[in-house]
Amino acid sequence: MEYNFTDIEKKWQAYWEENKTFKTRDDISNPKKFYALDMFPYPSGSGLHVGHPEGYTASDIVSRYKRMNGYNVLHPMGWDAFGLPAEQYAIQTGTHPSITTLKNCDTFRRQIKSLGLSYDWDREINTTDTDYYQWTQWIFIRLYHTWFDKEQEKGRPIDELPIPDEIKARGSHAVREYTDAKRLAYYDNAQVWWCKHCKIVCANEEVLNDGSHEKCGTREVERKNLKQWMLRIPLYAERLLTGLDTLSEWPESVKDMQRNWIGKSTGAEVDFEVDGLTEKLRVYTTRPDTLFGATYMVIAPEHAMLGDIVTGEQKSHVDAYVKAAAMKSDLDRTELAKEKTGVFTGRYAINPVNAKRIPIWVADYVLMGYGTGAIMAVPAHDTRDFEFARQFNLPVICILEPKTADPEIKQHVLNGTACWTEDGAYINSDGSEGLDINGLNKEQGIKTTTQWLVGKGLGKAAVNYKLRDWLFSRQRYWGEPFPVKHYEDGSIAVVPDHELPVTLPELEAFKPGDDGESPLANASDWLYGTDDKGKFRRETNTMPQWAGSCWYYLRYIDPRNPEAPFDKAKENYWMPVDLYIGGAEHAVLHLLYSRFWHKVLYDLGIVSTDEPYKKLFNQGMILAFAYETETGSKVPSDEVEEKDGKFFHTNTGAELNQIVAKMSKSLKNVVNPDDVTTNYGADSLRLYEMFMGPLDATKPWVDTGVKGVYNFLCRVYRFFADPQNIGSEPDDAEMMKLLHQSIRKIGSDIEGLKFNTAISQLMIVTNLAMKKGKVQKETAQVFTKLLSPFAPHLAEELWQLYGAGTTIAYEPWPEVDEQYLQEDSFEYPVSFNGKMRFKLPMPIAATKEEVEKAALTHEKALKWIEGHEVRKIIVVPNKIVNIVVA
RNA sequence: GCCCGGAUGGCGGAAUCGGUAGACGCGCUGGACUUAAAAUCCAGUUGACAGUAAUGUCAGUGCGGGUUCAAGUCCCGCUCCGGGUACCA
Repeated sequence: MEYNFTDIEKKWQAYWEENKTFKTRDDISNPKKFYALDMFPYPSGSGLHVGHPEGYTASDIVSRYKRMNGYNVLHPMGWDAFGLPAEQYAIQTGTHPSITTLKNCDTFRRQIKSLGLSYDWDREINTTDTDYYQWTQWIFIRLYHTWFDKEQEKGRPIDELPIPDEIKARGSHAVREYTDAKRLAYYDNAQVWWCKHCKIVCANEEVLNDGSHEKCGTREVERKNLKQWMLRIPLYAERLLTGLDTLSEWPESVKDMQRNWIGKSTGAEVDFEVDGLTEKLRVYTTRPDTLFGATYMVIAPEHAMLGDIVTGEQKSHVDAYVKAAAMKSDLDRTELAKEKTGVFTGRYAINPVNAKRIPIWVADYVLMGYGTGAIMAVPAHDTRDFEFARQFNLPVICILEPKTADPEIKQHVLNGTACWTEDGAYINSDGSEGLDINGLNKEQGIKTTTQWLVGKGLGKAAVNYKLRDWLFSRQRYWGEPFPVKHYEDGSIAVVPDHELPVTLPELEAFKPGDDGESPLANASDWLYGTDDKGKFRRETNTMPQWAGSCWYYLRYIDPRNPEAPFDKAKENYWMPVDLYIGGAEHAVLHLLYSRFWHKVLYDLGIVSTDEPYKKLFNQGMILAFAYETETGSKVPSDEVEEKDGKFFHTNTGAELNQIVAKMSKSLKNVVNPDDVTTNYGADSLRLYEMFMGPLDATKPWVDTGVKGVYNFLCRVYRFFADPQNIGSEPDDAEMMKLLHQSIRKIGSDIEGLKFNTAISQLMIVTNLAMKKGKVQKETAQVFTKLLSPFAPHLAEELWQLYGAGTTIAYEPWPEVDEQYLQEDSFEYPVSFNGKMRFKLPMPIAATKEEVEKAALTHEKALKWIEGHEVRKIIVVPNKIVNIVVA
């Protein structure tokens, strides 16, 4: 009766494949549908790591559970296969990325199939397939042909864009310029991050805080100006923000991160007169209430008005400063954050609330890309301005008496020697121009001042977002080509739908050009052509890896459709995704980009839901134990030995500390799922990954833990596969009660993605069954069903032993029979002053008074009552008794 | 700095609403089986103290306060760890 997992797992994987057990039918007549989606992987050369099966197993368990509950389940898998590593490999070895990709996908597919996941493999997709990416291009064309109507708060076809008469009057060129400026996708010069090492433009988010490139790790990243495709995602900022409020089944943390990323702020734009100029200087501030405390102004080095503002005697200083700032990357600017820099421009602005002259400075702590690129500085109530004022000895005027109990802090703030950004009551806040907010609090002050500014025509309420235009092109070969032609007259056109796909040409040289152009520039046959508009050159940029993953969940719905990205009726049936599981590293970018595309498609009537993912869940990272010396240097795991629970270096004998760290080759603590499958089986791997702890927790891999669940499966097999243990005698009340409790608990645990406790419940059932020595067949069958989402191979095997001729995958989930759960008595824990002292069995229907009396007269109660006064007795029916004694 | 999340036995972790802290698993200890070992099965396992023992007492969920009949759970103030973000006015 040995548990031969190798044979069992092979047998059932072959069965599922041959019988297409998990093929999904588009059975639109079944209103119960469930779309369970995993974040599809990038098939890297190193194969699957143990982090992948974690999320996949979780969604698989839910999928299997839903099938058994009568749901039509869509559970697909595919490959996010465009990307840098395959191209790097091609540059090094000459192997075409498509070959590498194919090979890696084969490895991933083999590994994933060996885990017994219930995917419908007929729906497998690959972002690098022409059949797939032609629809990525198709969506890009839709973005290009869409503008955002701010009044209706939605994207609309570009041919519905109203053109103002004065633009029309200026001719077709002006109309074209006007239109292009409204498109969601546009082509323009952009300052971009350029990695000299990879010869690639990187997105902002690919450049890490320390100035290194996320992909290659080098610090050879610099600024460069290049023609780029950009997407106007900020137009959807408000929709993306308010949409989050509707996503009640998303983790709050992810929503918070997206909110921070979008970075909405409300405030006011205020126009300042500039001494000696007619043009006004407009600033954005969230604190118009602090105008009385504005002691200077700052404009960004790139500000358009700087040339007019700077005066003769300051020109050389300012020019030098601007030049130096231009040389600096954003990174250098932030690296020097501690030391603020800036130069006086020589000119003054007039504060609109009190007509005071205040100096205008130029400093790079003000960014051109946000707000108006100019600020009014209120050092008393803004920490950055305070630092700057200290640096350059500018006046600090406190205009808000802090609401604090600390007299020392208060005095510092009033003296201008400390900064206060919280609430308080205004002082010194009345001026020659008629505004007086003295005594008000912050909220009232902001409101009153804004109203005053609006009334005087000096300003208006304004909203800003941190979210910037999305740089949407890469100078790379292995990505989706843009469906774009550049004509000799400099005009641009997207290709008509019937010319799709624009296929990626075969290439032999993959090296990017030094000047930043993509290797596609070498594909001369592909590059040039002529159509009815004349000679053209194709766009050589390709799309970033985000593109394919922005909409893949839609293609799974109808993956082989040659006519459209998907069939509308099918989309209407399957969307939204009911459960989306993946890593927290995609909390912002992938999910925000994908939501953005989805909203555009929704506005255009292409999809039926405003949001794509109903429930989102981030599985936690799986870490591993690692070892370090006293001084903190890491020791590879194969140089560590354990003695009596302590760890020692095999070479030096020094005692080491066990820590938890990311798996890495250098630490030699990488766990390969293939090894686990070979040694313990896929069911053990699945079970262990789910048993380790809560799905969303970061947790370390413990080898002996795998053995633990493996032992459990051995016990299950030894007991439940042995006909001697399976009888026809009815089981006793204890067994039946536990069984039905377990049906309830495991069901609700699966719904709540709490697989660790569900598995422990399966263990409890097994333990009791073994203790009883024998169970009736019906009980064994129920147990097998409960086990089947978690360890499907073993469950199928048992199911067959019990005489079924078919798969367990669509057997109905067992129902809870309340009759077995009913209790006639409850064992009260009796506490004295909150400490449990003894147990008191009472009938379930006993009244409070009866319980109270029984508790007080219990022989064990005497000991606690004697010599004390009983002050109070709390009886919570069928829960607890607490007796308070003095 | 700011925004999130976390801290429970030797270890991974349980504990819907505030109501018996430590489920389940690992490890360890003892026992059965065995010539022996492995495997398996059974029992014990938060710590301290007392007792031959069943058992009992006290302490106990990162630290310090508080609310409550009752706090791992709620409130206030910290410490440490993890994630995100960083001159966004």
